[in-house]
Amino acid sequence: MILIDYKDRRPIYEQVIEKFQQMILCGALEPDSPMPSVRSLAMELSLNPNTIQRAYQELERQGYIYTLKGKGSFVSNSMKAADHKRKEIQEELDKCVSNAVMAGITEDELRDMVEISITNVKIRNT
Amino acid sequence: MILIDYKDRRPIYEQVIEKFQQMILCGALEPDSPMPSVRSLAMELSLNPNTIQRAYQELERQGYIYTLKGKGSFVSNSMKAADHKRKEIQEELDKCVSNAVMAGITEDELRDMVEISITNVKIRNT
Amino acid sequence: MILIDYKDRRPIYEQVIEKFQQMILCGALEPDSPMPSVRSLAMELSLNPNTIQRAYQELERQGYIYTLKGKGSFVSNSMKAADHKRKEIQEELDKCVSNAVMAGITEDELRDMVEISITNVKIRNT
Amino acid sequence: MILIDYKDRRPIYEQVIEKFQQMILCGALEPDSPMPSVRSLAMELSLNPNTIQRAYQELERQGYIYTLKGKGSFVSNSMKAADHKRKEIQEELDKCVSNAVMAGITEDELRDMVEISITNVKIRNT
DNA sequence: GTGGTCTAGACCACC
DNA sequence: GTGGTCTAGACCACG
Repeated sequence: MILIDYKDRRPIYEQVIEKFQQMILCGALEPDSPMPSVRSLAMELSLNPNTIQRAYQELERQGYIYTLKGKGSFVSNSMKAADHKRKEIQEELDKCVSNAVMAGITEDELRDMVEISITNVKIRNT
Repeated sequence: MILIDYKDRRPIYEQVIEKFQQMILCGALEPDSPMPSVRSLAMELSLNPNTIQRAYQELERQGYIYTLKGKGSFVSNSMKAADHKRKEIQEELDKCVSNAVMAGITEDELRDMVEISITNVKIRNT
Repeated sequence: MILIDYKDRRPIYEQVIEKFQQMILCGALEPDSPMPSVRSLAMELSLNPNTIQRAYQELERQGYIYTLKGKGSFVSNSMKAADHKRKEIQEELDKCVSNAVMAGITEDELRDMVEISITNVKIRNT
Repeated sequence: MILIDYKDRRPIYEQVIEKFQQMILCGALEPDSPMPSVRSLAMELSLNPNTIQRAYQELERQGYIYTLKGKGSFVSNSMKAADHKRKEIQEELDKCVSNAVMAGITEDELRDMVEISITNVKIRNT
């Protein structure tokens, strides 16, 4: 279900967050369906429960899930999640573009590079 | 000349690296012109010389500068620097695009977002 | 396990790098087995942790080890390590041969000298 | 006559030494012919006289040149020079071979690599 | 516990 | 003066 890449330089809890963001946004996890419990998921992934806990906290803060005390965490159906991701990606793009411009790359070159990226990703997903 | 953002989560030496990459790539620093000495820059930025040293070492490894023992460091004129940055930015873009696709954003939406970023950057630089 | 030669003109961290390269390449350290922690090795060799840290960083960059944040460093099993060393030695050899030729040593004399070296090393390892 | 490679990581005085060793060993400089004066050579190469002085001292210690007080330095004709270089190269080779063996490279592989080096050098000198 | 970063201050080789 | 290395000791994020 979730694969942790230990060689990834990012902290593990961020990877967990990202995986759930993707699953929620693409509809693999339906709104109001229960998230796996912190302890069971920790067991399944051989991770420290603290790590999962931290990921869930952040997911809640970002609006992807909501928590009912004593019942567990559930997938949120609000638009908040999609909005959050969109903003996040726009910010990433802004940084990229900003870096590119400061490196002397022209707008058109940049657009070409974006097309290359799109192609790269398509190929990788084949 | 260079401003350190202590709130930035990235290490200081990376910020120093990035600033010099930009200055070198955009032509603000001419090829073969001397870089500030490790000690003087450390003093100017109120940083430890080791931190500057580390940044310079990485800049040399990436081909942005070269070092003459006992004389100082100098801006490299090789194409290596531009190549390096271009690859770096392409990788960043790949990640962005990949994230966007996995978040269910379509290609055309993505292209729109890129245009927004380009506009944002233009405005910010006005 | 590792002996530092303080009379060696090379920096200590390079000596540490070389020792581990040898141990990894000759199979004394198995893939995915844990490297000693930065602190413990520093203690054992009476060195500053920073020095070990630097050596490990370089070993990771060269593909000999990989690092899991908060868990430690581990021996890499990739071919990258062997490739890296092979290239390094070929470069060394090129320099030797180049020097020899420029010193007026003929090809056949050189081959004899190589045989002498091989014998020397064999004897020393007896 | 002599070209200094400022991007070479070795100290400049070593480069000067090496160049003179080559010129003396290959006969470009005849025995008992005068070496350029420290000051004139320093001027010619835009180097600090200290650097040249240091190189000459070392060349004398190694038997490549001899110095007559008040007269200057002269190329030595003794076999000492050739012997010195031969020993130097043999030591370099020993190190190479030792490294190779410790990296798990077999004798025959090593011989192949030597042949590659010889070919490389031949090509480079074409 | 781990590795990663940083500071303060020292010594060295080189020019 | 320069860069390169090293020590001592601190703080941080991560698991």
